[in-house]
Amino acid sequence: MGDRDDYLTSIFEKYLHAKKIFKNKEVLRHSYTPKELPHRHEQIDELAHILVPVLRGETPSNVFVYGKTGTGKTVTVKFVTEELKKISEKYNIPVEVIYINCEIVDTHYRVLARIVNHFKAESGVEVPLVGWPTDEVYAKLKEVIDARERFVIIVLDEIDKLIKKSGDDILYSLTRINTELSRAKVSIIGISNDLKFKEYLDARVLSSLSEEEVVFPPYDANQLRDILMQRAKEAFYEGVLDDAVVPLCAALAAREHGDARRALDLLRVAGEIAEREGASKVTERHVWKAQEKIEQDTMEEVIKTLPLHSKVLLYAIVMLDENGELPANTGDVYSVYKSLCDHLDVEPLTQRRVSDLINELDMLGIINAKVVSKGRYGRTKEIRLNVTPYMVKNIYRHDEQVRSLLTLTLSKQRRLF
DNA sequence: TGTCCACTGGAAGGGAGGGCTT
DNA sequence: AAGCCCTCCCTTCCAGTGGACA
Repeated sequence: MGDRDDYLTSIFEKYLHAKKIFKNKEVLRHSYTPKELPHRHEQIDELAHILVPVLRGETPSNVFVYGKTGTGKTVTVKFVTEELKKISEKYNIPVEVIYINCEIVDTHYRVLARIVNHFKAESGVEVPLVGWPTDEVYAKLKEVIDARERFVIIVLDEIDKLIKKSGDDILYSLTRINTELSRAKVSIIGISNDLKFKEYLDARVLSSLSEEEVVFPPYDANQLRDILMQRAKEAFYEGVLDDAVVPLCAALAAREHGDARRALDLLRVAGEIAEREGASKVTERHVWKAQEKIEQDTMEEVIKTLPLHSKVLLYAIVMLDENGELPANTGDVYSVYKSLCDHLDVEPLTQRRVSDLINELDMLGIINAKVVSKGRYGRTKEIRLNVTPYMVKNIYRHDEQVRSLLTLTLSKQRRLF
């Protein structure tokens, strides 16, 4: 018994006595709203300026907020609306803020239902997840909102997702709702990271939604550094962060279109790696490791969710790579692909289609495909693998659909043809 | 200089699946 | 339930092409 106990004690003690790195990891999560938002004063001011009519009892304009991912749109809007709620209480003006993430709540019906249910405590009305006719939910919504005098601010985050999926009629009804209400006033804040989606909108909806626009430019490396510094102070114990760590995270994230989310991820993962190693300090080396891990994780996720034929195609390239036959051209890859399909008992796609799939894999960064002319020997793509065969195989090992490919070798496949 | 390879990538259209209306 | 439209994935067809080679 003693041996086992010793063992258990030691594995836990190793962690118990390891120096603690994180004081409060929550601070580094995307969902965390800090008390201060560095380098967003301008946007905060603009939003405050747009919303201030509320305090004078006037309806504020609708706002359209856009900027790339990780530029602080959501966090800033949440921050400003929260401040507005606080201050309006002081002035005794009732304000309701309803935040809806349209990536999750992604249909006309669900958005309306969500708004109605926001008031269920006071109205006693609850709309079920499915079942009611949409126009009935809309009627209920008007009734519930209009129950008393107040301002209702509806924040539609990732609004482009909603429009792409369900069209813009919901915006049409929401932007016109004020004409049908007698007591309450509604304003909409739409948040999007895709500027192009405005093209899909009906002109009337667009003009009404973007009465005001607030733009969030990407952060540069210096700004990211400030953001990280502020969070790092709360997230880590004093002295655990090497001086170079924050600037490096900032620089790496700045390279990726100034994404603060990425910067925070880097810092958090670097900390986690250091913690697991039992290191007493987070160093530059941990950041590089974190960068690698994040990149690998996203790549694995991409490969995991590839459609079947792309997976088979990728495996054809992996096999060629292991046989030292890369770069290969489209024809070579296609014939291996066909034999793999045969093995899986799947109808192969045409070469034309596979050519497009090759381009898709290239765009995803899984492979490199370059069009080259080999003169007398035609024009084709030169295809190279951009990930390790080991990684692909590891993923496929847990994939029912393609697992059986792992047992194959190129020479055996070739003999079959 | 022209030929010709091994494709590329555009165009058109088929058909399955989903959502909406009737 | 039926009809319709739209989108996505795919096939078929084909004109076009950069450059090694005769």
